Amino acid sequence: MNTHSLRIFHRRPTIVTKAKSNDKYERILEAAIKVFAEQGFHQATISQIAREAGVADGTIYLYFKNKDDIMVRFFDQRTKRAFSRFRVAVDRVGNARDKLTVLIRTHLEEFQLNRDMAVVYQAETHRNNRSCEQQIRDMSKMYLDIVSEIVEQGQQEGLMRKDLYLGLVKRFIIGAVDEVINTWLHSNTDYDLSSMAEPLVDLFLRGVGNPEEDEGDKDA
Amino acid sequence: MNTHSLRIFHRRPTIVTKAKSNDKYERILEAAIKVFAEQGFHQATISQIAREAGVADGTIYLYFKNKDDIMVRFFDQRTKRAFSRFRVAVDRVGNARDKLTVLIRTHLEEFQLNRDMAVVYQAETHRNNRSCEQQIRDMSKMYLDIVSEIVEQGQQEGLMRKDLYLGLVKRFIIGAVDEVINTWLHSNTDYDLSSMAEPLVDLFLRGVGNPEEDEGDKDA
Amino acid sequence: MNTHSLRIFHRRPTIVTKAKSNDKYERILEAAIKVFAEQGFHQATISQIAREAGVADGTIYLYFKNKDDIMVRFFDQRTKRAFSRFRVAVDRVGNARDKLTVLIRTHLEEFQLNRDMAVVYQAETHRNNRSCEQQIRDMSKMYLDIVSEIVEQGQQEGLMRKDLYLGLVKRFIIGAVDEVINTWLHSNTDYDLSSMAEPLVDLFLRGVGNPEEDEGDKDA
Amino acid sequence: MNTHSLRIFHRRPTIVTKAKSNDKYERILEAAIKVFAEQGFHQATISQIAREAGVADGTIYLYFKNKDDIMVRFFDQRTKRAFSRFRVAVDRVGNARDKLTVLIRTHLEEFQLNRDMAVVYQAETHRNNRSCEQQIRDMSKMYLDIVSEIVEQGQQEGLMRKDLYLGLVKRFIIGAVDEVINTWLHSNTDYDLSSMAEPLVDLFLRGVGNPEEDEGDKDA
DNA sequence: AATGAATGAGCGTTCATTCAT
DNA sequence: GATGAATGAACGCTCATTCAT
Repeated sequence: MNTHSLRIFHRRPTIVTKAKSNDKYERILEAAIKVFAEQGFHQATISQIAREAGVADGTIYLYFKNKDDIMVRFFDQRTKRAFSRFRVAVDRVGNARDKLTVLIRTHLEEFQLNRDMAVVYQAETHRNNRSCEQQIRDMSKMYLDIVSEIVEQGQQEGLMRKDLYLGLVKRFIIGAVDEVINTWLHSNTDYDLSSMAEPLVDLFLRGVGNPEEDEGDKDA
Repeated sequence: MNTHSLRIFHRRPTIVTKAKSNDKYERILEAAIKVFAEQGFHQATISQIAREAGVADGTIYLYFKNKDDIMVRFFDQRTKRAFSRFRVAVDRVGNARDKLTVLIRTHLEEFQLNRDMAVVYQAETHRNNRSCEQQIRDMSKMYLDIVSEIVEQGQQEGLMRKDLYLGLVKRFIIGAVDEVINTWLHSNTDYDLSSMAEPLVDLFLRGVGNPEEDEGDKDA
Repeated sequence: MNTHSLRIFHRRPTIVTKAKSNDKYERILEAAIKVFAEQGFHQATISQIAREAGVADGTIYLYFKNKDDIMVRFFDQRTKRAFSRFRVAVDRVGNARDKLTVLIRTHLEEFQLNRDMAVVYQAETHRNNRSCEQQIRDMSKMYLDIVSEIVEQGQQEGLMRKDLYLGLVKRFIIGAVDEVINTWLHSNTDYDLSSMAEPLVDLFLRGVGNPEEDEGDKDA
Repeated sequence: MNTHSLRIFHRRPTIVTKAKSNDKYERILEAAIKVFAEQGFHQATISQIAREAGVADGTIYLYFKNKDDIMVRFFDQRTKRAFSRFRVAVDRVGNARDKLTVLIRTHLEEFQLNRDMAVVYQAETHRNNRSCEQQIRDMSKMYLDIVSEIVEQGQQEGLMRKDLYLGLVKRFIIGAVDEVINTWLHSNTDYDLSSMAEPLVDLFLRGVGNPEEDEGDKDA
């Protein structure tokens, strides 16, 4: 799959399946993510990325159309790869609660493991970015679809309320997870991010409200 | 207050209370926010901002130290102004549930009313931004302090559970609100954002879980 | 004389003889020399000069055509004034040796007393400066004329050799004096410059050669 | 040696020994000196230099850190090269008089041959120039050391008087030479500069005084 | 006369991209 | 394929000069 998408960038349409070239492609992408994370997309220069990857500036243009394209490929491959792992992880467990827990734990683990990816992801998904717009939309959809499925299953299993506005629930969940990651990224202490999964799920399911309390005021 | 902070940008500190000069400062800031929202900070050029504000390029430097400084002032004044309105609104109502509802509704209203501000705010708070770091931290704290107070009051009033990890609850709430705003910003349809306040509060308090359900599995 | 030359700069040809305006003109010129000395002509800004003079930027243009013109007036008035003092001083003494000594001592004294003027003078006379070219030429001529007279008188008096190439002698003298001033300007210690007058005159008259020595080799 | 100093300007330190790159560095430096001579350092623009050198504006920054750096390299290489030639020339002859004559003739020849260098040198050594200060000081010292040696040797050989204040003698000599060059630079006629060497040495050694004259008045 | 806010031309510098080797 | 020197468009910023008040 990489090979396929790689091919279209070579000026001369040569099939490049050799491990060596693939390596260089990956090295550049890896380097780019690191530099983007450190400097931000605009501050990052092709020269920095090339130096980090151990290649010449010009070499980058053999594997990527231009600077924007590096970002596009990052979403196309790295984050998409991460998100498909969520799918796999969720499919491995049965009930809705476990699925939700696994989704969030995998999400946190994946982002904790790839801090640079996390930084870039957070920055790029929160600004108007013409070139990656579709990629981000696609990925967002992947994630939201999983959440939808879980919620629907949860409702069938009786775990979750029926009177939910699904669209809002999705944002409610992803937003909280994002913010937990964002806080972790901007914090100076390096606490364990994935341990937040269970407490978060608890909050999602039970809210902060006291169930003993008469909730009548809500409907009043 | 604006007049005060304006003064420091004049080469020689002259008291400028005339509406005219103040106007120009505000016009430039307004224009900058608009251009930042459309193009992103780095893509935006001083020329674009000047054109949008109807002034010469050089004029901007009579009111702002440099491009970064425009962003700093944006946070220092516009977003801080918005956030202090949250405080006022929250203080006007009595119980914790009302306070939470009012906080979130005001937040959504304010951002809905100032779409450009919202876009810039979202973008800048999610990237490593050396020059505004302190501003963002300050503002984040203002918001989180309000949430903390509400949660603590809610616990005393018996509205909220006692077994809450406050730090996480704050992120849980602000994250969801942020995501709701973010989705609104990136959506093409212009639905009413502030109407999301009550449903969100409901989710915060009750979660998505079904209270009928035996929650024993949670502790298992 | 100042009043006369001042007048031509006023846009509306009003006779300005009031001490007040004259003051302002002088204050600006004084300020400019100070700033030019500290920063160099190009690094100096009109704003700096205005601040130093305690006037508004625009006011400078009521008294000077433009930035270059300040330099022109500096030469026209300040250095010319200094050089005319040399003339007066020289005329006060009788024989060539005394005249030479007095010329050089006055020169050193004048420049020691007006360090800023000295700095600006040194810088501007050693670069191609289109706008002041004529001024510099005129002043150089004034100085060289005095030297010429002294040398000619010295030859008549038998103090000086007859076989001198006058053009070279002038450069020989002015060059050495200039260099002594230049070294003083660039040195960090603030030694007494005018005390160099007599030793210099001694060098000019006797050279560094040993008169005991058979000078035959020179003609060989 | 040039190659060595050249290297440090390349982003990644690559050994550039090819004549081509060296050429470009030299071409830019040459062009810069020409433009500096014509316009002065501040009036000169990078674009003019680039055009004169036949390269793009950006290319200059592959070889020089910034505009100031061009000036620094000019002193570091061109004038230092010239001054080291003085040393070589002086060392080739034996007695003090010959050494002095050779020093001054070489000096005049070198500056006559490199008029642009001479113009830039005169301008920059007579203004406060932060970036080149050390270079100028170093070079000045080189020159003054040679003069010192010659004078000391001259004293031992009996050519020169013993009662000399060496510090002043150095300024006396270098000042006169400088002024001769300066006059040549500003004159419109292109007379032979180096022919001034012998007459100057004669003035240095014998002064303008008439040795027949009773010098008693000097001490009186 | 005096002011100083406003102007906008102009410059140094950066950096994504190209292309000859 | 790989290189990296070369390019030149583009941008942030400065500052001499103007002019309405």
